[in-house]
Amino acid sequence: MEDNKNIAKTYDPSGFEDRIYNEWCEKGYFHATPSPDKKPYTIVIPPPNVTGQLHMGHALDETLQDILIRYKRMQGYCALWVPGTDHAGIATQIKVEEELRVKEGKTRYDLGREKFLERVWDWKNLYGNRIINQLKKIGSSCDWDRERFTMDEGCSKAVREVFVNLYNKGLIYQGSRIINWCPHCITALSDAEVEHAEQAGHFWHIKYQVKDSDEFVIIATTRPETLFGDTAVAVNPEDERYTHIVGKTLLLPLTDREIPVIADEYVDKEFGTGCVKITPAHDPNDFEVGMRHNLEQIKVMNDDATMNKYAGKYEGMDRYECRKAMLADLAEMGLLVKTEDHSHNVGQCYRCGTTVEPIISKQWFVKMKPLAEPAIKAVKNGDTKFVPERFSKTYMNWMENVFDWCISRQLWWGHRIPAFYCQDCGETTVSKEDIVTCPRCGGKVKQDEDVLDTWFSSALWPFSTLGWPEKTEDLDYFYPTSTLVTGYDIIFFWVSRMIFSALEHTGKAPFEHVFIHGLVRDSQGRKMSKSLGNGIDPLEIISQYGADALRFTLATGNAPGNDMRFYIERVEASRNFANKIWNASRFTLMNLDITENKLPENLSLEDKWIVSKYNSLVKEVTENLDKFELGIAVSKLYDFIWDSFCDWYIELVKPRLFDKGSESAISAQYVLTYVLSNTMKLLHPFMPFITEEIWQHLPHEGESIMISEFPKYDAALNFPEAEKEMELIMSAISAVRNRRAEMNVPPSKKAKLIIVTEKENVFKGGEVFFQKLASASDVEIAADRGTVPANAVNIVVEGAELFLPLSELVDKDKELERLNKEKKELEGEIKRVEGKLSNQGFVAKAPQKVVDEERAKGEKYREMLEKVEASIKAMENM
RNA sequence: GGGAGUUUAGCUCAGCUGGGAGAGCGUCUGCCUUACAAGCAGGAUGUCACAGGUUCGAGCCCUGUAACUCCCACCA
Repeated sequence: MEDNKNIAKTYDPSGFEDRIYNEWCEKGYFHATPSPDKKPYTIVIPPPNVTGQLHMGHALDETLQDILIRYKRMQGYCALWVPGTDHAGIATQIKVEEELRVKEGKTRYDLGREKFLERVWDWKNLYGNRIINQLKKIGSSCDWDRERFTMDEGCSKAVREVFVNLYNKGLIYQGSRIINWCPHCITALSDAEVEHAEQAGHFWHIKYQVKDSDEFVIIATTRPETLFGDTAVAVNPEDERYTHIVGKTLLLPLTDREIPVIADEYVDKEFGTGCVKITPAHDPNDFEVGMRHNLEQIKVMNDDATMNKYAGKYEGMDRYECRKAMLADLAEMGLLVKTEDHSHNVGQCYRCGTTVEPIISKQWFVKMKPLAEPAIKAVKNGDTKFVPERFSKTYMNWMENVFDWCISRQLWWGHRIPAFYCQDCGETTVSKEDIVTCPRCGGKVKQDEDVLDTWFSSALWPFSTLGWPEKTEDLDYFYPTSTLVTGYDIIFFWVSRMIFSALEHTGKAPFEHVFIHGLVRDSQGRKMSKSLGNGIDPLEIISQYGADALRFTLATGNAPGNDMRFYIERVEASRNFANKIWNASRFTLMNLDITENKLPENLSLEDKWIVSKYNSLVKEVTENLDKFELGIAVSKLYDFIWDSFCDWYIELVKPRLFDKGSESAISAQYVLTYVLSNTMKLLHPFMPFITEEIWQHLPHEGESIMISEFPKYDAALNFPEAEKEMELIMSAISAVRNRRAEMNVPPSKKAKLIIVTEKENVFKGGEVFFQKLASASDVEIAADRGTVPANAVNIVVEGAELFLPLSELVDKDKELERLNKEKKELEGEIKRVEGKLSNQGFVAKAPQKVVDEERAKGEKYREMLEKVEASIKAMENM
């Protein structure tokens, strides 16, 4: 280490953050080795997608995790933070396809599956590494030796194991059902991957003629183009308007098909015309109705949402083009009777925003009911606890109403579905290992072309990363994990699926706590997004202000689960705080002759005060970290460091320190060192770099602050009397400063200060502070007012009366005005206290402590009032 | 149609199990005081959304109202 006393004048994080991070890495502090005499504390990272780079939301997520991990590590836990990235099926594939299109004008089909996947792996290597480096910049203390990827060998093995197990239990099945289809991504989507948005649309009323009759029924639809897939019109069986036509046949317009009128409870008599066209292949409800009535399912669109042959002359048109054209035709034929405005919810692909098409399709599904049940129980009985608690409601709500999960995707990037179809006998074989021949007939097999939903593999993350399905030492020691830190936006996607997967495959809930945070928004409260261009790059902030400032900003002023606004002024404030710490440390180091870090034998009043305050801080920080109240913990640290330590303690001990070589100077150095270095430990989880840098310069034991012991509350360091006394002195000093400011006494002007008090000991102890901090050149402690000059300015504080003989500055009328104002205020206070105390209910029912406090206050105010009244009298007699 | 959240100083937000309203930024005044002007000292600013209720006592608990936000939901 360089010369201890010579650290830079201004905080410059770029000078040491990278160096320190590399040292930690090289020393292997991030690596966790299972140890029987330590308790494990495990976090698995929510793996960022390898689609691009980290945004502010990641920065928040990683910061919170790192705070917890560092805290637990310092507390002596075997703390493991498993890092990794997610292959992010659709998202990544879209990116690579986009790049391919822009750079080479090709599609994935031009390359073919194999070549295309090579490109995606190149992409993954490039961006995966970039993300890892960004994580490091933030200071994340992940165990890099255990870095994982959702498509690496181990995870792939886990995926296969799970798929086969679930299939064998009948919990994975293949079926033709209505799924959400994205015509742009050309793949099925799960319900969770569809976002609903209110859209202005229309309600078209179309006439269907009753066969062999002049009668018509009018159906109302928002999707006229699905008409070609209609296989019935349904009415409510109770609807008397239509009873007579149930069972009759209708002529389906624009086609030569005939469809029946059926009666089904599903139809709401009050809504629309009470007649519903039934299109089993394009609507989930109609699908159900179709099943009940044994209706044909006619799919009228291709995978890209163009119309197929069933649309007759409209074949080949896009669905919306077709809609326009057919409506025009219907209008011409007089079959379009009404067009109403109608706004309704439309599903959109969460990746590309394209309106999804509900469509019947053969896909793989996970049967959810049997899996959801234990997952509900695990949260109900507290095996997994959400923080804040309210999010368990969100979770329950979803879990209790969950539908089967569509897990197949018509993509290339992902885990290939391990199902093999025999070309000869048609047998489907699901297998952990790849097979080439049919186990039944020996014929040639072909693997399913589709891949699994990304979330299928992320659902296994807490245990697949620890070695499952192998029975590894890691799995045994670190699993179940301790805390999952993530945003509320992926509770359904991810958290819930990890919970039921873990319970099913490991028999244990995957984590004890789910610590939920909110979204990082821009300064106007909008979501940060590419399209708005309002995103702020965390790396940009780090290079400008340092990782510590960014982390501090993200950890401060935010309650769990709430969104936060991010703006640069907050980062500046954090940087200023870092600078404050830097300079307080610089000051301490400049005045240091000692080489040991311990408390001195004899503590002065202010020493006891700061040590006692520090001790309470330890308690508060620890308690709040244990409650996941990171924002509160860090603000306590801020207040202590800035207000107590810098603004008061350092100022108070300056006279001692400047008395070079004295015993008092040395003991002050010990206290400064002790309090500062331990405070750095408390702050280390939040601001790892600056705290390490400072701790290294201060006298210390051990190699690094990050593996030092987190401070513990120590009852022996509690000095309540000293705190009380210091508070009297501090408020007296503030009062003097205040009076001087009001009277416009130049700061350079020293004055005499006479303190009249019965508590001579207290104020005598603070005499030197009064001299220095209250700009007094001479302080006299007196037992009575005998020595006070007639026209001195008087200040009444608790326990004393202070006089400033600044006769030349005194304006008698003004002074009287001020004194009368004070008198009035005190009378008000006394009235309030007496009101309370004369209330029988209060005295009888309030806790004794509260009542005593009120009594004490009353006494204090009465005492002060007496003094103020005396001063008024004295002033008037002048 | 369900569910959740928010409403506190000009702005952004804290306020733990009910016991005299807080921070940062901004603003005003005075200071380049030998750690820090990214600073120091001092000041101003609040019917804690509204209305009831419980309580000796409510920003906090209960009921209702309003505004905003978000999530979930198969009304064609």
